[in-house]
This record gives sequence, C-alpha cells and structure tokens, in this order.
Amino acid sequence: MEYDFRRIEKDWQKKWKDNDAYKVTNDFSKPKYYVLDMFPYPSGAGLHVGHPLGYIASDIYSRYKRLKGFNVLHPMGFDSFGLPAEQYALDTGQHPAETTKKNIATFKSQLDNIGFCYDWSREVQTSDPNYYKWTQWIFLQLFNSYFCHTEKKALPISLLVKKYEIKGAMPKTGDPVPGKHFTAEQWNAYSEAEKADVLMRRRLAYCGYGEVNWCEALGTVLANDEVVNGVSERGGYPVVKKTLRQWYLRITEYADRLLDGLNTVDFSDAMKEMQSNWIGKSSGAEIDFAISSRESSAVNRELSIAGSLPTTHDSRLSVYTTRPDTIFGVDFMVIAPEHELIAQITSAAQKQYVDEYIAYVKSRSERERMAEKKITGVFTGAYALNPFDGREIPIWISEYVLAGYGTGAIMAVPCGDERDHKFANHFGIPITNIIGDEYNGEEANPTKDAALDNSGFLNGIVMKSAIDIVIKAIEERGIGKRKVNYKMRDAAFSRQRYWGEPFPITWKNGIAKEWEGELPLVLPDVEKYSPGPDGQGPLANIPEWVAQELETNTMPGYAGSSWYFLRYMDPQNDKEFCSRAASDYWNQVDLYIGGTEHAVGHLLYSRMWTKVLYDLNLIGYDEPYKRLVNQGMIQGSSRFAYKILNKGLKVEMFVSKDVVERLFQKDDNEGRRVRSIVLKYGGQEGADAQTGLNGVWVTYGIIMTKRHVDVNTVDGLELNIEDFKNWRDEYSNAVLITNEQGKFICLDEVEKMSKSKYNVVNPDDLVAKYGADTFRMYEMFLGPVEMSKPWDTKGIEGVHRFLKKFWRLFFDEIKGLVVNDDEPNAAEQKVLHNTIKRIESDTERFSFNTGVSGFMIATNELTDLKCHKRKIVEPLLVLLVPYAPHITEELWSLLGKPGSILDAGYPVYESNYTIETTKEYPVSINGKLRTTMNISLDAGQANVESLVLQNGIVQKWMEGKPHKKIIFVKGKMVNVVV
RNA sequence: GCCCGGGUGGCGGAAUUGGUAGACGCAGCAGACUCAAAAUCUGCCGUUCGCAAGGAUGUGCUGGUUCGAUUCCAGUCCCGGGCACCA
Repeated sequence: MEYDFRRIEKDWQKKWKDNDAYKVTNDFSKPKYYVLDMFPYPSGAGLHVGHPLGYIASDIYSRYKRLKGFNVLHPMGFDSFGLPAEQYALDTGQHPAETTKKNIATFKSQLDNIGFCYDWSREVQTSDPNYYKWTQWIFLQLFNSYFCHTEKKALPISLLVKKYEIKGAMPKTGDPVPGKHFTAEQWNAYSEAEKADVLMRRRLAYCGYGEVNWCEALGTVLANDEVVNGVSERGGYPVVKKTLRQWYLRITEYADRLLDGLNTVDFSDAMKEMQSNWIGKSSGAEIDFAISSRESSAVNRELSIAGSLPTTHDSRLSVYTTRPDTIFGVDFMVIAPEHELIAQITSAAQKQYVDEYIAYVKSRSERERMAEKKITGVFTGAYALNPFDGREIPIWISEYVLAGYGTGAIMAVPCGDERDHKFANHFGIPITNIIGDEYNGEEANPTKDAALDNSGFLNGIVMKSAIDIVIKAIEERGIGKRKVNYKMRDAAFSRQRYWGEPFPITWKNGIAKEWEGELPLVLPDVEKYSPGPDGQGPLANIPEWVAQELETNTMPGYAGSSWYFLRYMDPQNDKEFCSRAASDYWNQVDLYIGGTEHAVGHLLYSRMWTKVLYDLNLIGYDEPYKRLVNQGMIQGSSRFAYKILNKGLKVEMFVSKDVVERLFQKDDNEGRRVRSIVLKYGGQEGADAQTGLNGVWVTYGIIMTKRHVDVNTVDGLELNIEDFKNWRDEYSNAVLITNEQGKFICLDEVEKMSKSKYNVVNPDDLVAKYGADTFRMYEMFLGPVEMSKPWDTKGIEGVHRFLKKFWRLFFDEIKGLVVNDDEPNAAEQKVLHNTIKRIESDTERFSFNTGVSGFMIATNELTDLKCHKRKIVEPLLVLLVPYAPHITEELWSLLGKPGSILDAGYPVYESNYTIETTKEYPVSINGKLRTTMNISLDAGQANVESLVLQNGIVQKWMEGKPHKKIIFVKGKMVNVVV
C-alpha cells in the first residue's frame, strides 16, 4: 500500500467538511486558546505562496494546542474593503462587491486546499453590512466619547456636556483664553454651532482639516504609494497638496497608554521598539524667541533681555527642543516651509528667493523631503533674538523641518546636531562652540555629558543637569515651558473613496450629527466609481445621499481590521458587536501572527480601539494581543530578460544574460548605450529580414533594458524558450539570442511577490503536484517563520520523500501493514523520546523548520533500526498531526483507531532514555590545569559533581560556587571554566 | 534621510544564544538494485596542502573584549521591511 496523497487529502477534507470537524463552540467549561492570523485582503491575483506561511504556522500551533486539550479558536476572514477593488471597478465597471465576492471564493478554496482547521461558520468580511454595522457602531462610540485627562480614559461626551453646563471650562491658573475657556453661563449661551465646535475639539473621532495628495487630472486623492516622484503612478499627472475636511481619530491622547501597554504584552523587542519610535515620546521645552527685523531690532533686543517679550503673537517664534541646555549654541533657526510666520517675517529682499524655494518644496512629498541628502534652504531675512544674551539669530526655511512635528520650527545648534552642522557648513553660517574640547570643528557631537562653555550663566555646568536649569529659567521669565511631545499624529480616518464603510453621520447646517436611522447605513450602489466634485468621494455623486446630508467620505481600510478579532468570538450576534460573555471567555488573542509591515498601522489602531472599548466598559481588557509573532515576508524571485530596444527592430529581441555580461563586461550593463558591440546569435537564415538588423552580426550602439519574464517559464535561471514564446502573443516570433550551449539565461532579483512582476507562485500548483501535507511542511522547512526570504520551490522533493518514508514506517508496498506489537528497546525509546522533547520545544518556540528536520531525523533513525513497533510509531504519528494533518488522520484510521487523531492527546516525554554513559575524560581548567574526571554526558555538556586534581591543588568541586560549564572540545578533552 | 531586521558551503538553512561551525534538506559525484528507467538504498561532498594520517584556513568587511566569538562591543558595506491614504 503506497502513500496516495491525492486520494487521502481529498477524502479527509471532505470528511472534515461533512462532519463540521473544526466547529468551535463557546464551551466556557474548557480552557480556551485563541490563535489569530492577520486576515488577508482578497486580491484579484489570488493566494500566493507568501500568504500561507503565517497561516500554516498558526494552524500547526492551533492543532498542537488542541492536542494539548485546549478549546482553540482559530478563525479566518477577509479584510475586504480596499482600494484595488475600487480601482478595478473604475477600470472595468464591475461592482467591487462582485469582484470581492469572487476573489473571496477563490481564496477560500485555495485555503481549504491546504487543509486548515478554520471554523468557516465564524468567518467575517469587513465589507459585509452585518459586519460593518458594528464598525459604524463603534465609530459612533468614538464620536460620542472624549478623553478625560484626569481619569486618563475615554468617557461619554455627555458627561463633558454636563460638566460644561455646570462648571464651564476655566483654567486652573492664569487668564482664560477666549475661544478656549468659558464659564458655565457662557457655555449655556452658546449657539448650537458654537457648542458643536467646542465638543468637536474633544471627540475621539473628530473632523478637522488636513493635507492630501491631490491629482487634478485624475480628480482624485492619491495614497503616498500612488505618487512617484511628484506625479501620479497612473498616467504620470502632477500631484499637489490640497487641504480637505477630514475625519481623525484622537490616537495621540492614548500615546502614553499605548507605550505603557507594551510592557504587558509579549511582542518582539524590535516590534516594541518600532511602536515606541513611532509614538516618539520626547521631553523638552517649548521656547519663544522674539523676532526682530532690522528696523525694530534694537527695541526688541532690550525687551528680550529685560525678560518681557512683545505680547503680540506675531512677533514670537516658538520652537520645540529636547535640548534646551544648548540654548547658547543656537546659531540659526529653521522653520518648516509651511510655517505660518513666513509671509510676515520674510524681508523684501529675500521674498523672491523664499517664494521660489516654497514652490520647489510644494512639489515634493514628505518622504522625499525626509530622504533628501542634498541640503536645501533659504534665508528669510529675519532674525530671532536669543532670550539670554540677545544675540541675533538668522531664521532660515528648510524642508528638513516638518510642519507637523512640534511647533514646525527648531533652534539649530550646529556643534551638537549633525543635520544642523551640515546645514551651517553648507550655507556658511558661523558655528558657536559650547562644548569646548568635545567639539572638534569637523562634526557635531550630540553628547549630554560635556561641561558647557560660551554659555553665559550655564558655563561649567554639565549639559544633562543644565536642561532643568534652563527650563526653570524660561518658565520664570514666561517665555516657554516644559513640554512632552509625540511624533505620532492623530490618525486620518476618512477617504474620498467609494469602497469603504459609510460614516453614520449627517451634516445639518455645518454641524456633524449621528445619523438617526438604524445601522447599518448601507453603502449605496453607484453608476460609476469616479470621484465627486471638489475632491469629494464618489458618494457625493448620488443625489439621494447628498439630499440626506450624509457624510460623503468613507472610512479607511484599517477601520474594519481594528476590531475584527472581537467579532470572531460571536460572529452572528445581531444585538451586540460581541456579547460580553463571549469576549470575557475568549478574552485576549493568545497568539497573533502577521507581518511586520503592520507594525505601526493596524497594530496601533487596533490597540487604541481596544483601549477605548475597555474604557467604555464594553470589553474586559485593554490590550488585544497577548503574544505577537511576526512572520517574514515571502518575497518573489523575479526573472528578467535583456530586451533590445533599438528602433527599426521588426521583432522582439532578447539576449541571454551571460552573453550580455561578456559583451558589456559587467560594469557597463543594462539600459546603457554602448559604443559598439558585436552580437552573434546563431546565424539563422533570413534573420536579418526578420529583425531589420544587419545580417547575423549585430553591430553598433544597442540599447537594452530588462523585462520581467514569468517566473513559471523559467527553470532555475534557464528560460524555457517554448513556454516564453507561448506566454504572450507579441513574443511568439521573438528572437532569443542564446549562449553557446543554446541556453537562454535570465537575471534574477528579489522583489515583492506581485502579479505585475510575474513572480507569483500559486500554492494550488504545488498542492496538486505534491499534496497539501508536503506543501505545508515545505513552507515551514524553508527557514524560520520570522525571516523574510525569496520563494524557491527547489527542495520540496526532499520533504515529499520524507512523507513517503514516514508512510513506510507503517505500510510496506508489498507486505501492507508492518506495524507490530513488539516491545521497543532502549535505543528505539531514545529516538522517540528525544523526538517528543525536540518537537515540543520547537513547536512552542515557533522553530518549525528545525521541527520538520526533527521528524526527518527520527524517521531516518527508525528506518535504520528497522523499527515498526506500535509503541514507537504511534506516538510519533500523533506528534506529526499539526504539521501534516491528512496523512496522520489516514494512518490513524488505517491502524483501526476510532475518532479523530486530533483527540489522541499529546505524547508525554520521559527523560530516562536520554542519558548515555559515564566516562573518564582528561580535563583542563581555564585551559591550564589538567586532571581526569568522571562525567555523565548528555548532548555535549555535563554537570560535574566532584573534581579531583592530580596535582592536589583542588581537591573537590566546590559546592555553592557559581556553576560553570563543562564543555567537550576536540580530542574529547574537557575544558572547565571557573 | 530616519526607524527595525538580515548577511554562515553551489543553494535553503542548523548551531537550544559565548564552547567540536555547516545538523536536516536540495543540487552534484560515485556505487547497489534493474534489460532499462522510475522509485529505493549506500558512500562522498566549505576552501586549501597531502597518497594518507593529518595540517592550515573559514560565518559580508575592519578592529576590539575573551582561554575561547557565527554569537558580545565599535565602525563599515550590501540586502529586505516600514516611514502615516497599498493592504
């Protein structure tokens, strides 16, 4: 009987489906375990080999936990709102709901092919009205809540209204600022619009104004992704910044709690670091500098030194710095090109240059601005005054200062900050040294440990301790204050798009109000998917929608994914987003698996939503994910062919990589014009007529470019010429210039796996050829789950061979069942128990690649021992269940075992089979002294209980001393480190 | 540019985190079985010197700490991911 994986997998998948084998019940009596994958966006390209990597890992872990007796929730769903479906609709007119439905069906059948243990009755789809009903409902909770700074949590906004009605909002100290502070009487006298304005400033979901990438030609807003070098990716039209009304989530209020929460969860240090860097908490000071102009300079200087700044807001420049101690080293100020003061402070002489510079910056994306190596900037002609010594400081504009962070202005200290230093050097600004010998005149030194010099009243004080002194001084003089700052900004929560959740919000007389109908507010059908007028979304084209004064924006992709883990717990509930009983039982996600690309987006948003739901007492915990494992990205291994671009060519013409390299001598390759080359390509008759080139010899300046070739038409690096010609019509007559062996060699490069790069490998093909069990184990065998790697199918044979070999531990092609009831010997027991120990630890620590190796080693050893004993191979079979569910179920039932092998229980490791022998070994201590000792050895290391030296110096191994390792080194000598 | 990862044989990777580098698998070579092929099995397989025993060398690069470094530290190069409207 041989291993017929096709029949086995088909049978078992059918059985699982027919019996609802993976149906999960909310059986509150059992201990629970919740394993979650980041759900996929159902793209039109279908599932590729990168998707299942994390899913297989989580499936293995789920089955493992189930064998260990847990009630395991391991659901799957689809993040089905998104831009690609909308773009597809724009191009083809097909409704996104239709294409999404089709794509989901493809994804599901592909997933089922691999044999995952999902309970599909718990599936969620973010674009399903029954789901987004609750996304809208949670949005309204955010809209109707504010962050209370006293209790540091979200509270209903009605409480705030009550407070305003009774107490108003007056400052504890200082004078009230008009528009910000008011008494109860004033509040009660406010118009509805004025009240709405005030409340909007506190809502957790609020409306404001923000800049977007606007493409006039396409009439639409573009993602940063869709903007390349300042023009739209599609069509190459110019893109500019445009200010639009936008919804935001006030995530900044949760900055501290998002930081603190990281201490309570099991994420990798790298992930925690990324999140806390994103939040970017820093403490420092905001300092106001008086601005002088040439005319008023003298006056302001006196005022500044006297400690009373001009009171008008206009004549002050406020900066944020984390290093107030360096205040005497400020040689210039830099403000962002968007800074509101620019118009006012720019001198007549500089105006032209400033205008030119700002026009230049407008054409650049924020990303480009940050990545710029070139130093750019312009002087405004204005000066600020150092509040402590009255020095005039020139104010510059530069793109390296971003408007969104701090005050959009910095005080530049070139001797302490590298960017400031480069800027000063580039523009010839003199540098003040405030750190004495610590500054070498060549490069900035950001130390905090130097004693200050040239720093007035701070001279001689170590920088670290000067920080507080300066802050105190500026606070006393009323020209600034201590300030904690965050890099994180509030999350933009609206999109001018169609395929997303509609906001259940109406606008009456300019006031945003909760929509009064019953949720869900269903996304209406539209005629066409093109944008509405003035940068509004497609919903603005629907008269009935506009007539109801409904919000025309939709929610972004991350809305639905911010809470989906809760819906899986109670997916059919139409009374609540999730019953409290269900969310209390399933509780936090015990294990969450997904890529690092979501490190700062989805993960922070869903953590915030969870905190809000917790604050509002809707769930019982404020961190969604207990443990997070990041799977690496499976990258595509793209293949390219050199294509000749010369005009006059009548056919497509490609050249083998090795031929090109020889001709271009490597350093002068692709895409460049070469003065003169000679190509000989086999000399077919009539080739000249076909190609339009000069006979079989191609001479003269050839321009080449590289073109993607479908990776499925390439074996290793060698192109299958027939497949290539059949791949596309325009290539059917292509001329391929091969090497001497008649082979056409491709280039390879690692890229993201994507349809447009022709490097997608479909798991279906591999499953059809080798079976799901082989595919699952091979994906795991590729390497650590956490590591990114390019896909390579080479090597899958080895895993397939393993499964065939494993099968032969139970069945022989001729003899049939070979499992016997003989008692195992010690050697066989040792193989089994070492394997149990190894597989359990590998599974626990997510080292599935070494886990697969462990099975291979065990199988090899048992084959060598000719061991087919039931007491050995049966437990081994159970161990393999999580990795290869189909073959194990089949063998289990062929062995006559009742029920599913999933309920067999995990084998128990016994340590009595691991110890080998006790032997006498020569010993060196710290590489010097030598003696002999008795050591029992287990895997190369051993504990030493007694040690007697021959020279008599050390008589006994000293108990209670810090234990050191005994290591076996070459030549069987033992090195003892004490 | 900033933040986070990663560089080990021809290839994917292992080394349970400071202790015999290269487990396991792929590819390759040699052999067994076979009329033959497939399947299966056995042996070899970093580089280099050597008939061999054995020696030297070797974990991107340059240094450092240590009896001992793939592992720790500093610097540097290359590759991947993220950088706020892709998901």
